Amino acid sequence: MATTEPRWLDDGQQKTWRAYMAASQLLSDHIDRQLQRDAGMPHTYYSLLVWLSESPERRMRMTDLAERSKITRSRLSHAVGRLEHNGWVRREDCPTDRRGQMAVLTEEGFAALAAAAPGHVEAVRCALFDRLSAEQVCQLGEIMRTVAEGLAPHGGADLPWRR
Amino acid sequence: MATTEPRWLDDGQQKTWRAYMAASQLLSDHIDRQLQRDAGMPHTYYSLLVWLSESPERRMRMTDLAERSKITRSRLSHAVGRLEHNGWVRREDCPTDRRGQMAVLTEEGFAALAAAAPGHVEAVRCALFDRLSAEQVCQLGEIMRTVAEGLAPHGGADLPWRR
DNA sequence: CATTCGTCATTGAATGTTCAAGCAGTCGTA
DNA sequence: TACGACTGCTTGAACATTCAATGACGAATG
Repeated sequence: MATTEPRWLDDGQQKTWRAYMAASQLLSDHIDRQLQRDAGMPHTYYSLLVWLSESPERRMRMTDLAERSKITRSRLSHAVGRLEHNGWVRREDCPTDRRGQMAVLTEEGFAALAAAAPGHVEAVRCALFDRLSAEQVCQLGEIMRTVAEGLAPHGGADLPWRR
Repeated sequence: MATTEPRWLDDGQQKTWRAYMAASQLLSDHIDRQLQRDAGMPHTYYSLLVWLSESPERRMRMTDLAERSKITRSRLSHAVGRLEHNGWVRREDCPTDRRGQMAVLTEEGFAALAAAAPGHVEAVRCALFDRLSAEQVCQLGEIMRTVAEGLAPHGGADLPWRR
């Protein structure tokens, strides 16, 4: 029996996919470089601080933080290890589950975030929002929400716009 | 003199940015995992093989390949080192510039690519194109082209849709 | 309560990426 | 030709990420 011919991408899809690959690579490099230079951390780490800063008491369970950030628990462990080393996050035992750990944003961490935020926002705006029409921003949001929901493990229940 | 207040993102931009971050993270993880599992290489490396396979004589100057792929020359050197180790790419001296190196796709490399392609396309399709309308695919393409052109170093002269 | 299974989080090794430094060759210019 | 500046590519070390294995605890079951 012959294996079925794969459904290749048509021309428009191909062009869109290549544009997406180029743009997402360029964008993440651009953002990472800006943050590394001005704040001494990669974008992933910056995002962790943002989530913590928006959470009640500036703390979150490791697993929750990993889910929100779309990263593995392992990666989060390493990352928090580094942030703890920097004095920006501290670990505390979870009061209700002795297996659990809370990641807590320190004052220094909050300060580092506050210092980094303006430059970061400016970079995002320059690279993305200043170049798109209001309509395109809507379209992009809709598209990305759809994609994220399709790939999210828990039916997307943990996605940011569902909070 | 007061530093000027940063122009924060408005609510719609904020939501779009978070959706973008979630989706791009999930998507690249998804694609990377699929390729790592089924083809033994990350997506970046797969893309290198694709570019080579589409190039005349299946070869490209290192710098050109780096520019097309939107990665640094350093990263490319390491990557090609690994691909060469796998027997998928070989290096040759450039005939016209003695500083230069050509990365050449081997038969084994072409075979590895051919074997990996169907599964990869299927993954991209499932994650992205099967979930978007034809109109959204156009919109996404337009948006991503705009972003890439804004961030490309050479005025975007090396972007895929400009070939 | 004892067993078993699942969850929370971490670890170390292997792999990939970045950054700054370095070597060799080319180009422009006097 | 000689010089200095620039380009092409590589290297090693520091850093980040993945993967599989592990220990500790919780929850369900008998």
